[in-house]
Amino acid sequence: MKDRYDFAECEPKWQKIWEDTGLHKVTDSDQTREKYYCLEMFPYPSGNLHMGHVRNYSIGDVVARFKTMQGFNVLHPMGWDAFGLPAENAAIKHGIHPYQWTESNIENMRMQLSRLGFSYDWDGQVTTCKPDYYKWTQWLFLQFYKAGLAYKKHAAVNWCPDCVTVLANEQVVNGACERCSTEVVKKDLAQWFLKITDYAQRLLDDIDKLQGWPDKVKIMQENWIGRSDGAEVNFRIDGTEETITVFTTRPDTIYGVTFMVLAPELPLVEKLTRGTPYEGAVQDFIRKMQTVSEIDRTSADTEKEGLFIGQHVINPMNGEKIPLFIANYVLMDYGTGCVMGVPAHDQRDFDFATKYGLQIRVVILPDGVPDKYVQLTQAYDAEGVMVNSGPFDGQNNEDAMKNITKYMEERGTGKPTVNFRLRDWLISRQRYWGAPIPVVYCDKCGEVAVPDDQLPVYLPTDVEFKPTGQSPLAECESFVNTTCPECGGPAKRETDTMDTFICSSWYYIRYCSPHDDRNAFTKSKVDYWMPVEQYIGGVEHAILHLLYSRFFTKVLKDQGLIDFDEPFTNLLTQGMVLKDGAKMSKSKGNTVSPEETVSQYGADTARLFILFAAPPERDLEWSDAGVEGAYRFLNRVWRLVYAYIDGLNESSGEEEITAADHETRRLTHYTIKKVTDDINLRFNFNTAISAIMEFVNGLYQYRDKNPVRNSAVEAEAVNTLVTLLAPFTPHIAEELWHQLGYTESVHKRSWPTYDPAALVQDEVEIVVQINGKVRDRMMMPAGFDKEAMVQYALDREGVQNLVAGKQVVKVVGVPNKLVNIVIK
RNA sequence: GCCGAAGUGGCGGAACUGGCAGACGCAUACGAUUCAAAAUCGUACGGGAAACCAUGGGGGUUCGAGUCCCCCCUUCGGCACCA
Repeated sequence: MKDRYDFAECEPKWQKIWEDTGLHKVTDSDQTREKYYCLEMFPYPSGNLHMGHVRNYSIGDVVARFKTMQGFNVLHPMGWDAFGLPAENAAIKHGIHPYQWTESNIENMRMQLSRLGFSYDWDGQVTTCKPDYYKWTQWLFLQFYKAGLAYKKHAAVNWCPDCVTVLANEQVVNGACERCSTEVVKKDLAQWFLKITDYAQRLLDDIDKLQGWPDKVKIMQENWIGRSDGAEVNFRIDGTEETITVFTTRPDTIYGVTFMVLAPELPLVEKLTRGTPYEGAVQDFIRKMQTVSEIDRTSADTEKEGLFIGQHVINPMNGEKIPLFIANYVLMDYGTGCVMGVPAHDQRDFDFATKYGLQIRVVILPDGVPDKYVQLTQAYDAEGVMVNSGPFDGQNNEDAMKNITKYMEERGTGKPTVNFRLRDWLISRQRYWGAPIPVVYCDKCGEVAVPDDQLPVYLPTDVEFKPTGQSPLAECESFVNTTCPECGGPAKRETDTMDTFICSSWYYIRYCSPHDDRNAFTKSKVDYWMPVEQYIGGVEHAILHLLYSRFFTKVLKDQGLIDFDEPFTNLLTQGMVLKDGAKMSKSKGNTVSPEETVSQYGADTARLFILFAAPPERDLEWSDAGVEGAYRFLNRVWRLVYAYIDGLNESSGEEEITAADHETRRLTHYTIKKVTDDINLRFNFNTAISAIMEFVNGLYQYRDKNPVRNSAVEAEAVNTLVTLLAPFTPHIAEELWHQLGYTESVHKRSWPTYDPAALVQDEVEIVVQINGKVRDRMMMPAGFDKEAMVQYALDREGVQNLVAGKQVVKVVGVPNKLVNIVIK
């Protein structure tokens, strides 16, 4: 025997054999077979795999291999999220075309993935930057367009000066670009949006359907969508017939309104002040606001600042004249951009009113506190009884909220409204390396969708890469100038490309029929494979990718293209891989290269360590010593199996079943149960692996202490061990399986089932406690009668001594577990 | 500020329904093997001389609490002037 597992020889050997024999080929010819779609988030082809990928894909591979062995028809695909900025930046910096850069990165990463032995069917690989994919991305865009869910509008949008492009709301983190952390500025541009807000309510409601998602992610989505219930109220502008509508969640406080505030950027502000003495000051204020960064502007700590603009509005409830302000703390894009100021019951309004000496009028009092004694030092935002509120005085404010809204609705001055924090999804990007938006502009016909038979709108290859803030496409004459599909006249193409999150919002559907060149997907295949049973990826996509994908799915359902409305039944968000307590990153210099680890210890060792070191949802601390440990364990398995093979004809006796044989069989079946449950029920790969380790330790003891062993028991144990290891460490398991004399792949085996009868123990240890402290132990037949067990414990000599002279107050017996004697 | 998760040996972690806290692994020490080393195998390994004390801290429920309840602290993640 070889005394060491030669991974350098075995791993490539088996990878080749699996590839040649098509072990991981997906077939969907027999759709009566129960399917299991196991999906991991596809990577951006940066050029190198990092440990986060290894973790993500190792987890997925265990699930895929396990489900396959359990008899499911498993779809386990892989592909590339291949559009995006780094490729274009490389083009600018090194003069290499994004396509080439991306292609060679894909090639390298695919090789790295292959070396890890993941069970992908590479024939189904999907690459989003290829025309056979982005053609359908464009086609899907047009489905949105035709349904009125894609539109172009002029808006103040988030602009990242470093990436020289606009960003979606979801891509702005604390006022900075999600990619490069550069501070985001506002820019006025005409941009394409998808109407995700039309789906806000359904995206919110259907969170309830996501039983298999972590609560954390569901809560994050819920907060992001941010539904709030309230009312719209119309205030007439004094001296005109025009009204200003505000959104409020507290219509019960309307009698407490003493001022009104508009967001400075509202066009209405300019209109109201034009030609008035206030115009200059207002313009100055607006300009000043524009110089303040988004972060400072929206921070809760920023001091409130505002300006009276010379106009008043009329409170529709009591006809009062209310001064109109603009202020930094009112946001342009939430609600209507207007806020009714109720300083007594809103802290922000309170701060503002205090600073500018505005009236503070209490309209809600905590029960039993008379009006005249109230001296507010801060806003009162809790419940109470209405005062100073005309006909609503004396009502509980909760009731008044409904009654006032109803009253306004009857008089046409307001109505109940729901408002969402979610904004429409800005999908235009002023960059080259993305899917072109398939729209042309014709002088005669206006905005025209590119017809299906003219798709794809190819990305031209002969473009100049300069970070100008305009898409390189805009300077590519041959691309821009085209003919109008409607009238045949000269027309110009849209030069913005799509946000790459569009590409990744439907790739999981493309995987079901990756070669379909007539449709975005083959309906029958999607019907079979979707939805995804298990999705695995990092929690950083909790909002962006996962929300967008849910949105896409719902739109496709509404268009009658698919029959399900949630794409991912179960979601596992894996933790980060840390080194020295921090996330691995080049800038911190604490990275560990998967390539080096694989060269040094092999793929099986790398996978085993990463699965063993922590449960999947938690962060994982990298440890080189831990990797050594995993390597040692695999060699320990290797030697154990070889010792068995070498001794096959020597010391195995057939005749008797000894206690040790019996115990070994019990351990074998216990391990099957434990590993199966840990994978299936809880994804606790770490405890599954430790159970296998205990199994190995037990088998070593069995050998060491029993020169004569039952051959059937030993054979079952060894075969089981190798089979249980197969999903975790596929190469060594395959090698050992063949060394054991089998010719078919271990990965084609059925997952073992345990014999419940084998788990039954004849004798169990009973702990005897006195006042909850362990004082004695005794062996008893399993299932022994409770009363008899308690009596037996009380009769024990050691127990008698401890109890002597004390009063036994109570005795608790738990069959097969313990006896607790309470004494005084 | 609001929402969420987590705090267990020197370290990573285990304890599934309230029932022997620290499984499994790492590190460390000692021993065996060896001319020697590596590798391997074995033993020990929370603190304390002991009674006992120990799961972030303090209360509580219970015969019994890492696990359930209340209060507090710390760390990490998300949101953050959202009207």
